[in-house]
Amino acid sequence: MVSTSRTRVTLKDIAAHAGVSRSTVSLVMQESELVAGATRKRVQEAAAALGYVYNRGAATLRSSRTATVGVVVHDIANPFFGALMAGIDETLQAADYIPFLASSGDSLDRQARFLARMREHRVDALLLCPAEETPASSIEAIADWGMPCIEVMRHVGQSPLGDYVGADLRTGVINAVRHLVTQGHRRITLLAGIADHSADRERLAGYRYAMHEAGLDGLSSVDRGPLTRCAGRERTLALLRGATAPTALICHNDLVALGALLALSHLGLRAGQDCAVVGVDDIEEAALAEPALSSIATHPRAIGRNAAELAMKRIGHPEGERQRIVLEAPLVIRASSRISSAVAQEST
Amino acid sequence: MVSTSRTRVTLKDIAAHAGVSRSTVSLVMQESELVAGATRKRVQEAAAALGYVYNRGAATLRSSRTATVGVVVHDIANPFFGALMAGIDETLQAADYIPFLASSGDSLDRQARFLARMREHRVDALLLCPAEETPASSIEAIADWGMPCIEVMRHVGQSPLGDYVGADLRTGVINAVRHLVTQGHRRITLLAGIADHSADRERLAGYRYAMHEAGLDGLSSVDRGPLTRCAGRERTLALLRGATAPTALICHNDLVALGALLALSHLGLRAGQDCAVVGVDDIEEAALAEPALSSIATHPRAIGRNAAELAMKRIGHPEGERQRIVLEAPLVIRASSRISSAVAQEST
DNA sequence: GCTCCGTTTTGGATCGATCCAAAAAGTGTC
DNA sequence: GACACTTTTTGGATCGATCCAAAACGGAGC
Repeated sequence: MVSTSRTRVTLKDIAAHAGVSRSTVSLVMQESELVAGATRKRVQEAAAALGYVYNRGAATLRSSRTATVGVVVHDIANPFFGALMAGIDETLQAADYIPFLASSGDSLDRQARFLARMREHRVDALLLCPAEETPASSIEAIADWGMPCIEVMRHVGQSPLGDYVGADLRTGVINAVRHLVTQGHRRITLLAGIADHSADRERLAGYRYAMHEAGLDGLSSVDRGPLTRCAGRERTLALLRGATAPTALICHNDLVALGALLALSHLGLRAGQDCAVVGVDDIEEAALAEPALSSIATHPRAIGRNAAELAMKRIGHPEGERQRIVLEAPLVIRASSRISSAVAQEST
Repeated sequence: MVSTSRTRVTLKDIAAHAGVSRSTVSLVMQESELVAGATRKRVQEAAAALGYVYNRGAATLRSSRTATVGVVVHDIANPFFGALMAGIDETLQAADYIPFLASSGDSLDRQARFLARMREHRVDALLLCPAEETPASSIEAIADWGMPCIEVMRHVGQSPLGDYVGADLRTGVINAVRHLVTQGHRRITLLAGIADHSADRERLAGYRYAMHEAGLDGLSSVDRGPLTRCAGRERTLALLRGATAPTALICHNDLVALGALLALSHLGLRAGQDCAVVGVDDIEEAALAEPALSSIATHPRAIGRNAAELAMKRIGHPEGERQRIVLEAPLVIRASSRISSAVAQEST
């Protein structure tokens, strides 16, 4: 039963109704162990009877915990970040936290505005996929504010300054190169992005390491360009028409790789047979592409979960040691990188 | 220059520094026209000098405006909702509002918990894609709380109770049927979802209307099942192996339609030539599928923008007349539904 | 110099919770 | 029944802004 009174119900009203003090009601609302069972029950019933709504704003003013976090991604329309966000949301819901969300569109200005707003709202932590070109000073400033910040997927600077959760793309790419070399490939091109950020550098480092390991330094070739599906198609067409066409492609992400598959089919070539293609992310679409796309699985949902869990931990222990969680990014081999695609078994 | 003092800067500190009263500083923070230009400038400089951070929690306590809204979607990992959210975010950023986000996973319980939290946080408005089976009473309850609520894409009950923004799927499906009939199809099957919600009913209504119009009532056939890509593939295989196989499919969304394309290619059939396929949503992938997929374009980003704009308007005029914004959902015809796919021009 | 009137500025009360030190109630012992 | 000790409960101060009615200011007109 809910009160129909127009004036708002406060702790004071509940206190009067239950015959206790405001302080006691407050303790009940905070689920404190201090208050006796019978009293707790009486207060809860009074709250329900009056249709009480907890006022988090008022609580925040005094206690400075908000049970909210801020999440910044580059583009929530990108399925990768959708999945990441789903993982974050999942963990936060379990912990009774609520996320503010902003898409930065990789714009420093929008990112800065959102961060300022988060500070005004006094979020308990930030989960940040830093926009390109974010200076280290921004991350330091956030730390100065006393606000825990978890960098996700990308980090600024050569190595993460504070907490970080990402995928081991370096090892992933190394495995991809080794796999391709085993299949007899030597001309392996990396289709990278234009921007120079940590996630990009990691792929590159893995690529160079593995090519060197295989004695293929001389054949290393990195193609830089935009990272959309269309761009993937165009870039692949250009590469294959070149004088020294590659026989295998490692693409920055699955969208680019799917574009590459389109290019191959356009040229009447068969992916896997005529030119191997490996993507990154292992989005849902990869397994269902024709032919099925090999991909380095980054498990965005798991990364989101881990990042949110780390945030919860950091809120509890602000001064604890910083953590760097790097999740495995296993290579999922499918038809697009197998010479004998007749053997259609999937390896993980 | 930023103060290094450990204690937080408040309006009182700024007032002292600028030689005015708290009230005046408050007015400056609210960008009020009342305060004289020179004073405003002095206050702003003082605020900057002291490194002031506006405390929205405190402001909310008194004024009950929060500059936040709550957004509920079913599954943020679904690219459709990602795009929707991107549209919402875009509009909100322009208006200096910030969204809380939750994925309900179509669970009434999770939805209810999130809504309760939003009430505690006193968001200024809600953008809600109601979970399946949401009772009308929930929407009414939100209205009772005095919280503006915009239903997005789906609405509870036979027609929207309050503000609503969606796509005109009924007309979209009618156009699809007419298009298919023009191409000579008669056995046109609708691949629908299992749940009975407004967006589903609209598709069905359009389908029945158009089939009747074409004198094909007797051939109407609605297949109900899950809405994933895999399910789309399996359902299509089952249909085509049936005694009276359809020659055209209208799929609940593009994921199902892409599954249908996989099924056709698996059977060695050519989409467009042997069996026409039309999807709904026109996601990015549709245009790049092989063959390119015809689709009813729902423009999620535009819907998101409109919904957020309506929310902003409703916050300003809570008692204004309720609006129902239904955006056009034009049929985009591509190769997957054209008999003569040689003529590869795209119509919008 | 004084009144009138529009523009600026102000102090005190207020929003609704939490914090804290101290009071009250309850338990067990001798 | 007094004592020490633990478990519960309490009132007042407090967080940092906004609201509002009233005061101060400043220029025009007489």
